[in-house]
Amino acid sequence: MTARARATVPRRATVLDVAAAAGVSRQTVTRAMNDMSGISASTKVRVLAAAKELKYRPSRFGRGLVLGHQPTLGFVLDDLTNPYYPALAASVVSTAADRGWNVLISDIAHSPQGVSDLLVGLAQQVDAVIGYIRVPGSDFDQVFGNLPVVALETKPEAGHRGVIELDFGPGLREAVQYLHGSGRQRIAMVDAGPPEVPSIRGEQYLAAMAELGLDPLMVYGEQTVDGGQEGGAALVDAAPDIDGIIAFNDHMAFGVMKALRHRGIAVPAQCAVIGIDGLELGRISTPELSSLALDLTEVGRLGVDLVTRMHAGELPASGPEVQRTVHHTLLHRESS
Amino acid sequence: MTARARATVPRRATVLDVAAAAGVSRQTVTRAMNDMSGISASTKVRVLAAAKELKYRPSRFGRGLVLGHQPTLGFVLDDLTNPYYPALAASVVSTAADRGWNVLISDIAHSPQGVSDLLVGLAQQVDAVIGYIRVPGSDFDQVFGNLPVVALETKPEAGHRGVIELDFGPGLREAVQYLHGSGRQRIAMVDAGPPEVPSIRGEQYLAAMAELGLDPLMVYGEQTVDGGQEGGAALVDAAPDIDGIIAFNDHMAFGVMKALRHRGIAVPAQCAVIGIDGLELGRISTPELSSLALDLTEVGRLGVDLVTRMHAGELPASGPEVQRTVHHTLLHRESS
DNA sequence: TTGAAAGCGCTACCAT
DNA sequence: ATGGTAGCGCTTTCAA
Repeated sequence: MTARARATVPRRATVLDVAAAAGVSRQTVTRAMNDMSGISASTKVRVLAAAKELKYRPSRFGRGLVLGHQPTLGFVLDDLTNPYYPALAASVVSTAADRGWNVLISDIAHSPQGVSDLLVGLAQQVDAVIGYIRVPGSDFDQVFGNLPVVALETKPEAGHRGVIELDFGPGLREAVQYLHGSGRQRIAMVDAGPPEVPSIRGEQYLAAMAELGLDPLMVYGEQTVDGGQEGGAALVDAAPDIDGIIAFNDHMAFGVMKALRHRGIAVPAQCAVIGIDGLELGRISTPELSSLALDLTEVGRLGVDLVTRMHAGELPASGPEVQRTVHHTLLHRESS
Repeated sequence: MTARARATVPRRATVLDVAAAAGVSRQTVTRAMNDMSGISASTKVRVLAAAKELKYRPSRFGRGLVLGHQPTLGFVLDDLTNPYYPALAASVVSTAADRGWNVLISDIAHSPQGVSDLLVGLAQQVDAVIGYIRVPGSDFDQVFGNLPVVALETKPEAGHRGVIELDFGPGLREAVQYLHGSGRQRIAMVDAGPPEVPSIRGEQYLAAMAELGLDPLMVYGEQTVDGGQEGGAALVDAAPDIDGIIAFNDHMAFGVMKALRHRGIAVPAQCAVIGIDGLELGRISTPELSSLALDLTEVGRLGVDLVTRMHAGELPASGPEVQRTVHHTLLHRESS
């Protein structure tokens, strides 16, 4: 647990307090609060008034204990502010709602405590967890107890339970092949992440280029529009004959297009640009952004289905039965 | 309650089951599960094994009942897919986390059940509610019981409890005055919402124009990029001398800029464009979008502060003490 | 190191 | 129409 102050809930009124105040028994209070039959209109009014007076709010724990509960799914994401995640969240939420589940979203970037504390706290509030969980498999028991967990990840890690592997290989290959097939000769990538080593997307780009016997060209940038813009500019400087650029994600691709525009290079006539993620957002720019799209609706549905059935005991807590792989598909819009 | 199937939780193992399986008492199970002292390593291992075997997951209700709980805030928004909401959610989540609260996000657009059912369900899961609540004040007791509620709304409604009023007046006035002051003569707006009647933003635009003695010009569009594009095109058709356009929101403003580009009208040289919302996203386009910005960080902080203190009893459940007003400020980027 | 009993706040059941 | 009792699953005394 974190040392962070948990809000101290002031001594709350309980059924008994209301009952005493209204001069009735606890059951009568229950009846009034829950619109049940077997209570006269007049006492109901009296009870409700007492409840309001005391600011009585039924404890959802006492209630959940006896009523059984609507299960809650924890969804862990990196940053709500990156449109990729809300797009996925929308699918997770709607699929979960269809199955009678609630969703509690945990935003790592905007949570003050450490990731580990965050997850431990989350695990205590929910019945299952799905999302971008980057915790060593060996720590799973410690953090999640016996909860069903589905991790969305680019590289399957040992010890994880449910897994949806986001395989960038086929998509990157398709993108490179498409660019090359449509006559592009100098195909580069703006990668993100620590500059020392290519990201997984970067690796796949490199592999695809090697397959075609093409010379790779890669620069690194911050994972922002500005980062993409700088990367794009660097690329043009390094190779003035550049005619195809793949960006780490859609945001960076927007930056790349900006850089090209500033240099007077026409997209896609002189240079094609392809993003990764396939967000709706890509339609905002002129030209509209082509992108390696993940079917986020499908990913959300798949993940919720998996974790939900793990919870129900229909699927094991781990193993090949709860591992899936998804990949990208090239979304042709205007920039390529 | 909705008729929607709630997930049936299969008879779950309890402490007693684990205790029986491991041949120990319930307290020993508790000790093992919670890493407490007073238990030998060997029995701990045995208990943990039994727990895993039975897929035992402690009930968060039983646990919450005795332990006291981390309070949870319900945040109601229209559509996660509209970047405005995640931007606000980020602030709500981080402020709430600072105060030791969890946040449960309810996305109206992606929830299959009706709004009313959604809110009733939410109210049973949380300790306070904040967000875009469009429920008649008279229904509040019915829906929310005695929960603290803070509604974000453009027009204060009678019977609401806490309120943060989003006042578009000052912002729209500032925008119109700025455009006029910088020599624009023909200032129009692309509004959204039902075409029969101006939206609140539309009304404020009209009022600001009237103040300056300017002729208003308003068209309606869907609340999307395409809607904005159609609106922009319609505006150019209606008034070829148009030199200033305000859009209902940033998304529509992007559409407007697209339309202008297609018509060969330079932004901002020939025609200025101003959006509403002030999203980071506005930096994606070329030129970057000027916008009437709401300080979403501030709104989130304010709202959480209010509702949190209402919960603690430091602030009344309703009345002027829990009403605030915020307004927009003109964010000058490149399109104006 | 382990276990028995009590009680958190609520509603279901059965009595009155 | 109303009230008494039991019990949901858990942890916290307290006793052995």
